[in-house]
This record gives sequence, C-alpha cells and structure tokens, in this order.
Amino acid sequence: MTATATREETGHEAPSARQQAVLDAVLALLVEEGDQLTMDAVARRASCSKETLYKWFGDRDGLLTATVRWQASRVHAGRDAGGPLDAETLRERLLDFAVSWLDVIAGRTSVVLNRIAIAHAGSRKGNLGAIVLANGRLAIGARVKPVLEAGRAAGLLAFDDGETAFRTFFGLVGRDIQIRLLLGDALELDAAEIRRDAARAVDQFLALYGRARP
Amino acid sequence: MTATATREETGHEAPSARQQAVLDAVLALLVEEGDQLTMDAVARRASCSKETLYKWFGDRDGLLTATVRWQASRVHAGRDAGGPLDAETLRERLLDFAVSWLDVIAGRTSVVLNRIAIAHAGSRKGNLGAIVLANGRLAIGARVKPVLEAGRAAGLLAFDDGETAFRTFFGLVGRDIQIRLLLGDALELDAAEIRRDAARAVDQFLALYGRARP
DNA sequence: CCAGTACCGTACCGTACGGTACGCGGCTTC
DNA sequence: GAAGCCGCGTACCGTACGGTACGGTACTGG
Repeated sequence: MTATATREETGHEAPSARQQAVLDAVLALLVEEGDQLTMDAVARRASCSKETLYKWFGDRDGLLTATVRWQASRVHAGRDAGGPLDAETLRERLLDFAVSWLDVIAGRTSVVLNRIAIAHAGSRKGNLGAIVLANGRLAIGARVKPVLEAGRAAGLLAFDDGETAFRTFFGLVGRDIQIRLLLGDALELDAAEIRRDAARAVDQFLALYGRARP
Repeated sequence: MTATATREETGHEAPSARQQAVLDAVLALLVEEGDQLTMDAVARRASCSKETLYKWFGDRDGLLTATVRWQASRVHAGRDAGGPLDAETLRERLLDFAVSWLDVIAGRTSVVLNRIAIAHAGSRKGNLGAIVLANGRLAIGARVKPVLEAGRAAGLLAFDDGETAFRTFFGLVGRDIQIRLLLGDALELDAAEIRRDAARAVDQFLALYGRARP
C-alpha cells in the first residue's frame, strides 16, 4: 500500500520521490529541447524504462498532465498574511502579487508549459489547458480578489465588481508580455525590470481604483 | 510570366485565386478540426493534389506560413484617417482600435492561428511566431502609437515613452482574454460586450494618461 | 494535330514515435 | 536462500503522416 498507492484510480495523488524525479526530467527536457518531447527521450533522460512510464502515468497525456500538476504544486508559494490593511500594506501586497506573477510568466518553464497546454487545447481533450488555467490565471485571481475586497472594506479602493477590478490589475501587470514570450519573442526580463514593471502596474491600478482617504 | 510568377524565389508574392482557395481551406480545416491538420486532409478539402501543395508551398511549414500571411493580409482593415485631433476624436480612434483588436483576438481564426504559431515557436524555426507577432501585437502597436503621439502633440495626453503608454493600452484592452481563449476557456464575447470592454479600457487609459485641457 | 504544361487522384515510401513484450539484476519478505 | 516484485534496458510492433512518383485529363500555344 505504499508504492502502488500512488498510481490509484484518479491518478491525482502526490507523486513518489522517484516519480518526481521523472517529472523533473520531463520539465528539463521540455525547457531544453522545446516541445518535441518523446517518451523515449524521457525514459533515457530519467534513466527509467518506457514501460515504467506507461505503468505510472498511463499514456503520454497522463505524463504531461502529471508534469503540469507537479509544476503547479511548487508555484503556490503565496503569502496570504491577513491582518489590518492600511494603504501601505495594500500597495505592498499588490506589488508582491505583481512581482511573483511576472516572475512566473517570464520563466522558461511557464512558457514551455503554457505552450504545451495551448497546443493541447487545440486538439481535443482540454484537460491541460484547463489545468494550466486553473493554476495560473484563476489561482492568482482567487488570491488577489480577497485582497481587493479587503481594500474596499477598508475604504482604500472603490469598485463595483471585484472580478472586473482584478482583470484590470491582471492586464496592467501582464500587458503584452505573456503573448510575446509564447510567440517566441526574445524579451529578456531581469529582476530589476520586473520590479519596475510591477511597481508601475500597481501605481496605475491604484490611480484607477484607489480612493483618497475619505 | 503570369501563373508561375506567383511561386517565385521568396514565396512572398500574393497567392493566386486558386491558391487563396487552398489557404481558405486550410483555415476552415484549422477552425473545424483543431490543429491536427494533415496534408492529406488539406488536399482532400481543397480538391487538389498533395503534389500541387508541395509544389506551391514547399512543405508543411510553408503552407502554414502562407496561411498565416494570407489571414494577416485580410485583417489590415485599419482606418488611419489623419486630421486634427480633439479629445473626442482621440477617444473615438482609440475606441476603434480597441474594438477591432478585441474582434480579432476573440475570433476562432485568430485563436487557432495563434495556437499553431505558439506551438511552432516551441520547436525550432520561430518563423510562424515571429510572423504572427509582427502582424498582431506589433502591427497594432505601429498603428496606435502615432495616434498617441498625435494626442500628446495636441496636449491631450501626457507620457514620456510612447511604447510604454501603448503597452498599457494593450494590457487594459486585452487583459486576460487572449490567454484564456488560447487555453481553451469558453468565454463567449458578443459584440455588445466587446464594445463595453473597449469603452472601459479607453476610459481607463484616458484616466491614466489623459491631461485635463490645459 | 501535336508538344508542353498544369494539376488532379491515387498509390506508394520512409520514418518517427506511441505503445507493448520480454529478459535480467537487485530489492524485500518469509 | 528461494520466491516474488519493481523497475531498468532493449528490442519490437503498428500506424499516422510528411513527402514523392506516376498515370490520366484538360487547356494552351504553335
């Protein structure tokens, strides 16, 4: 009930250490080689047999799905510290989100995984697309919206619909960055530039939705 | 020098009527069948032989490239009417851009083509990605920026860098729409909603960059 | 009326890759 | 230390699909 339990019915359980190593190999391969990822290459890179791959992950799609989930599981480093909200902490929290979001989407791994998921969404079985969406856009939304609501409750922000406000924030932060990276634009973003972009986005968002202390 | 001239050295010339029909078949197939587009299917759909396909377009990538270019060539319906700029016409021009941009990216064809290009960008030969980028994000930028500059010249807008201002505009208009559609989110946008979204984006942009009449 | 050309339809080839089968070494368990 | 698994390595199979070859038909130019 130890090892075999990981490959249960739904295939949703946390992967074993060895399986994680395999998934990391997939990620590495994806990042290095682009998307023409073959099962052979994975087996070779991870020093395991294709048979094991199929036993653990079912088929190629299963392996991809597990990889996306695995990567998603390590991104969820969010600080959702609660507490009283003044203008300064609100700005800080938003800046935090903006920076970490830009960090994610500018990363090679994210780009490659999004490419895979998008290609996948184009041909039946929307699973991958849905998973990436749930762990990307939707997850960040779910974490930012409460902050916005808190900001409104504290009289620091003014908006009717939290979803709309968040989508504006999303647009101000991401702008054309993700689509350009997905389409292969070079567009190097270093930490400093990310910080500057994030700060600008937060300023603009507060200019649009902020309320002068009443 | 008539028919053969279309298949010249670079392969850049406008396609003949028959070739256009083939490219339309590719688009239709792409939209209907997702991305597992085979040369056989194209030949069958367009009632032409595979040999002709290869003769005209070189290989599969050539066909895809020609298709992307063909689609791009029909999107360039931009109104670049010059003339004096007052606040109202500025807002109108921006609204125009926003609406037509949303129309494009929300269309099935654009989604499918972007998917293809993104997948392509993931595996060598960034051509397709570069082409889509050039005809999408870059083209709209090239058309909007002069309007922004004109707005600044007329004292209606205030910004240091036109590129940055445009990217903000881009983000306010597109928000999360494109990535969601690419990843397979349903997200139906009718004309009314597009108009509303575009108007909100323009209002927000003017709130950020507009200058009260001096 | 006879080339020559363009192009359709179909049959064909080669290969890459997803998926399966099998033999063998190294564990755990009794 | 024998029995039984797990999982590695490798060889193998089937097929889908990119690309080519070839025969047949229509149109054009001389």
